[in-house]
Formats: sequence, structure tokens, C-alpha cells
Amino acid sequence: MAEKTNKTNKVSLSQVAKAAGVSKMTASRVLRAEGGYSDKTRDLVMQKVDQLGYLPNRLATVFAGDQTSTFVGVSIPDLGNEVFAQVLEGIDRKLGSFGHQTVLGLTQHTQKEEEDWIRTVLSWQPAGLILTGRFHSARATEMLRNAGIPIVEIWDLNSSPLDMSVGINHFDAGFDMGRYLVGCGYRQIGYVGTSHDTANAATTRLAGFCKAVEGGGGGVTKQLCLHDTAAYYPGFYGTEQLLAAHPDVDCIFYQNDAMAFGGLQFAATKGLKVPSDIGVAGWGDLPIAAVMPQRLTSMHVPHLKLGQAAAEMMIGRLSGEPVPTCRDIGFKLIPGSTVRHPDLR
Amino acid sequence: MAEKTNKTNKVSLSQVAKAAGVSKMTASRVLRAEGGYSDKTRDLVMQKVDQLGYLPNRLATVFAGDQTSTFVGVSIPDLGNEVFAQVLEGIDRKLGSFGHQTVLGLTQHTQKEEEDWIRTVLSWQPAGLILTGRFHSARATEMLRNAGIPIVEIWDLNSSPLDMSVGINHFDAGFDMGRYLVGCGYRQIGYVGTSHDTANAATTRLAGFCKAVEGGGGGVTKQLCLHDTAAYYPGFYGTEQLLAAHPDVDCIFYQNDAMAFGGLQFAATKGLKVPSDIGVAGWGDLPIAAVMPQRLTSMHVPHLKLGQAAAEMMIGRLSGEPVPTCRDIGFKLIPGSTVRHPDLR
DNA sequence: TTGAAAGCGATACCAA
DNA sequence: TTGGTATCGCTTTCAA
Repeated sequence: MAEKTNKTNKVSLSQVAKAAGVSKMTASRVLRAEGGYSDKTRDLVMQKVDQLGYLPNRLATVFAGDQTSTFVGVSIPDLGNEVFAQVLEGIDRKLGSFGHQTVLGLTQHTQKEEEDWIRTVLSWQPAGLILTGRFHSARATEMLRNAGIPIVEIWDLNSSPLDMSVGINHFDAGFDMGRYLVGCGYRQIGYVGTSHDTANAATTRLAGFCKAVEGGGGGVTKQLCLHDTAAYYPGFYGTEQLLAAHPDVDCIFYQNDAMAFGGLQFAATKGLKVPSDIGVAGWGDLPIAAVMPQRLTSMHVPHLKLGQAAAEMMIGRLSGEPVPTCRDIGFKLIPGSTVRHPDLR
Repeated sequence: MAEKTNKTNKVSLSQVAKAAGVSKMTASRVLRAEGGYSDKTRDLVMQKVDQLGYLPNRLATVFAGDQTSTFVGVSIPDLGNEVFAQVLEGIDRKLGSFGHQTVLGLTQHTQKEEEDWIRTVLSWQPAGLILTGRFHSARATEMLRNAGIPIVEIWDLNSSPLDMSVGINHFDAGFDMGRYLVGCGYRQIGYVGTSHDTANAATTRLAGFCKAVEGGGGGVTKQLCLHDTAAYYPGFYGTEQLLAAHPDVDCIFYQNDAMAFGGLQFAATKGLKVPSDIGVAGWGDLPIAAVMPQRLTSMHVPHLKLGQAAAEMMIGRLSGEPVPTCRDIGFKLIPGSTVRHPDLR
């Protein structure tokens, strides 16, 4: 036991200080570039830092300063959905450029998972939290209120958020799509999506959609909610199921573009012409839509921008700037060519 | 100044202890379910925990025990690429089920970004690191070696890893694809991909591919590396560029499926028949391939499984189990119908 | 320009 | 079954 060292074999600040022949405090000041030391001292300390390969322990820093960390917890339902992957990318890129780190939470669309993750991530003293959706369990809501840190709810715009919110109004977006399809002359409109234990943005969207369809004189929407992921293949077989149950359906609105593509391919397999035999509308405007021969009717939401906006609100709040409570990021209907054009009906 | 409290207004263990009329240590034992206290004491403490809404500060826990945290740093090049999103999902799900949290790093395919992220994430005393790729900067390599924590390099199998590695041999995978295409009778084979500052798995794959093509009697591969993302639209216009420069190309291998779909659509736009006029092969076997009318020739890699395997190796090592250094996750060529079948040529 | 001491919130260790 | 005390690595505060 030649050298006395701490339990881990990491180099600590006091070791650097000792090597440089100064006090911990002086070394600490140099490392934070706080000023209040001579050039000579600074050079000496920095030399030892390099030499010993010192890496600060930020756990101790946060702990000592009783500050929050530079972590930001980010919860996302799942990454199989390209849309959320894009949102996450927007968030992490922006956060990273401001020196923050993302602690990821995949909630798999359940409030229970979200609640557990919130409890855990809060125990790490994060600087803030970015959560997908506006529906949280009661315990989660309580923890969030007591956390005393900035919180951004994204995706589903919350007009009375816990703290801040950015996204779009899914009810309105669903309503617009419904009105558009009715305006195109469709009357037997179906819906294919997935179902989860709890309400979410898709539920809200569907509600708006149904209201527009029914109010616009369309028949009652034929709905099919699968217990599956909102992906390509479920869109394919979901379409098969819906058409088997309701052969008169003349147009289908899908929970997202991936499902719509699945439906499009099912139609192709069965020799159904789109949009003359059946109309197809998706949601999200995935990148793949741009290269497909037939432009998918969809709803464009600026996903990357949404993520960036969420990160910007977080950073703004953390740096004490005034930040608006709600931000509507907007959506845009892409007419496409997979539904009949209203002027041509 | 009625109550004396800490700088933040969070409830601490000692406040719980005081409220329950016991010492910090007793409260600590109860919270960790360590045993060595009466039922009455336990109930009393837990009641106060609920009442005060106490959340432990894990920073202090890690710090006190001089342990590592439950964080695992995970670096991924980007999330625009579905493949990496799937890998990340596999990792985070598995890690989460063992009580670990993912600290995300998006390196954007650059060693500099990776290095900066490594430095930062190490300062949070992570339990381990999972890194995509096997090429790291010299400083990064040094930090990783000194970190003294488990490290898993994924994606590109590293036969002499820093610590552990899981993935596939991209050279072999590229070679197999090249041999297959040559075996199908193609001789003027092109490649469309993207280029980055540093070598990566795609580079390795291309090298293997070229070797097979050239060794198999194919012409020198016509390569086009775009300075763009490896996505649908670059696949579309990259194909246009490649065919303009080399009109004799009879088959194109793409960096990934997204680019291949872009190429497929370009061919459709130009009235080129696939595979009779031109063969198309992708890489990754994206989910969308399963619903497309024409099965894309591709290479299947079990992405989700890869992520899970990486997380399992990490967890195994953390719990002291013996873990193999290298794990080949395997790949499988999907013949598809976008290249001529070898038996039919 | 520098340093000594106290303390952040928990746990380890030893004593009662 | 309990509790006191030292301690982790760093920063804050106060003094020199």
C-alpha cells in the first residue's frame, strides 16, 4: 500500500492541487476559469491536469453547489415510430449545443412507465424535464409539481400546462383532416389505428376527426383500433380487417403514415385503385413520402423543429429568460394524390 | 425565516428522520429495506416519506458510496436513420428493465463530437458506456482506457475491442452482397452512399463489397458518395447522378434501405424496370420492406436484438458475470426480387 | 492572489 | 434494533 488513494482510482481535484503545490480551492478556481489567480498558477495547475488525466466529478460539483445538474430528462413513447425519433433528435441536438445531456426514458405509451421513470430521473436532480404528452398519472403530476424545475410537455399542446407546452392541437388537426375528406366527397370514412391503455394524442385526433366527419354529413366513422404498434404491417392487415367488416368504406384515415403505407400496399395487392376505389390519408408526412410515386395525403408536422423548440424553451427558462407558456408549432395538410381532389369530384 | 431548510427546498433524508423521530441511519436503512429495524419504525418512517413526498437524492448516494451511478452512456450517430433508432430502443428497453438509465449522445458521425461527449458523460460517473463504431479519436481512446468501467462497442464488430464488442463484420457482409450480385450475373455494379470525415462501418462494408465484385469478375464498382444524409431523397437523386455518369450500370448497391427505396422510385419515375433494366440492393431490411409490392433485396441485421445484446453484455459485466468479449450477432441476405435471381439468369 | 473550514445528502463503520 | 461520526469531491464563505 504505497500510495494513499480514494476507493476508486480516479484522480481527484485535491490530487491535482497537491501535485501543483496549491490548495484545492486554487485548483478549483483555475478549472472553472473563475479568475483570481496568477497566470503562473494557472499554467501549473493545467499542466498537472493534463499530466494526471484529471476528469472532474460533476456529481460532486452538483452536490456541493446544491445546484441542478446539466441533465435534462426526456421521455418519448417509443422509437419505432420515426416521428418520435425525429423529435428526440431535435431535442438532443439543441440541448447538446447548450451543454446539456439527455437522459432518455421510453415510456411505451403507458403512464405507469412514465411515472416510474419520472421518479428515477428526478432522483438525479435534473435541470429540467421534457415529457411527451399531457396525460400523466396523479402521482406523476404531484412529483412534477413539487420538483421545482422547468417542465416542457410536448407533442400534444396543453393550453394549461404543468409549466410549458409546445406542440399542436391534435383535435384541430384531426378535425381539419376530417373536414377535408368530407369535402372531397367521401361519406363512408374509416379509421385504422392502435389503442393504448390511456388517452393520448391519437385519441384526441380521432375525436376531432369524427366530429368533423359526422358534422359534415359523413357516415359514422368506422373505427378499427389494433392492439399492436402503429407500424407498416399493422396498417396492412388492419386495412384488410376493416374492409372485411365494412366493405362499403370509401376512404381510410390512418393513425400515421407508416400505417397508411401499409394500407396503400394492401390496396395495391388487392387491385384496389387509389383514390378512385378507396382514398388513403396518413398523418405525419414521413420523409419516405417524398420519393413515393403517389403523394400520400397526410398532415405535415415539423417534428425536428418541434424538438428544437422544446429544447429552446427549456434552455430559455434555465437561463432565466422570459419564455412563453404555450407554443403552437403548427401543422399543414398535404393534399397529396391518394384521396380525390375536392375540385374534381 | 421560520424553518431552517437547505438551499433547495427539497425534502432530505434527515428531515424525514427528524419527522419520524429516528436517526438518519435508521431512516436510511428503512428506505433501502436493509433490515435491522422494527416494523413499527419502518411504518413510521414510510408514513413520513409519503407525507413529506420525499425523493432520494441519488447524487448523494453514489457520492457517499463512491460507487458508479446507474447511468449508462449510449452514443449513436444519428436518429434519422431508422436502424440506429431501433438499436437505441433495444438498448434502452433492456437497460431500463435492469434499473439503468440511458444518457444519450448523438455523435453525428464525427469523432470530435464523440470525444466531447465521452469527456462529459464520464464526468457523471456512469456505470458503463455503449458506443457505436470502433473508430475513436486518440484522446477518446485514452479516456476510455482510463475510465475503468465496462465499455461495449457495437455495430461494427471489433475483434480486439477496448473491452467488449457486439455487432457484425461489415466487411464480410459487404463481401457477401457483392458476391451475390456478381452471382446474379451483374457486371457493371454501382454504389450509392454517403461520405463522412472518418471511416465507419459503411466504409468497411463497401471495401468488402468492392473486393467481392472485383474478385468475382465484375467491373470496377462505380461509386458515388454524397455529402448528405443516408436517407430516401439522397437515394433518389444519387441514383440520377450515378446513372448520368455511368449509363452502363446494371445494378446498384445502396448504403441502406432508405437510399435503395429512393433509387427504386427514381427508376420507377424514369420507367426503368427493376430488376430487368437495373438491379437494386439495399442494406438493413427496414420494416417498410415487408409491405412493399416488390421485395427489396437487402441484408437483414437484427437491430433490436443487437441493442438488447449490447445491454445484456453491459449488465452482465456490471453484475460480475463472465461475459464474452466479442459477440457476432449475424446477418442474413434477403434475396428479394429487386435483383435478378441467380437461377434465372 | 491564496487558503482553511464548513457543508451538500447520503452511506459505512463502529459502538451502544 | 438503534445512533454517532467520518467520509465521498467539490464549492461556498470567510479570512489572510
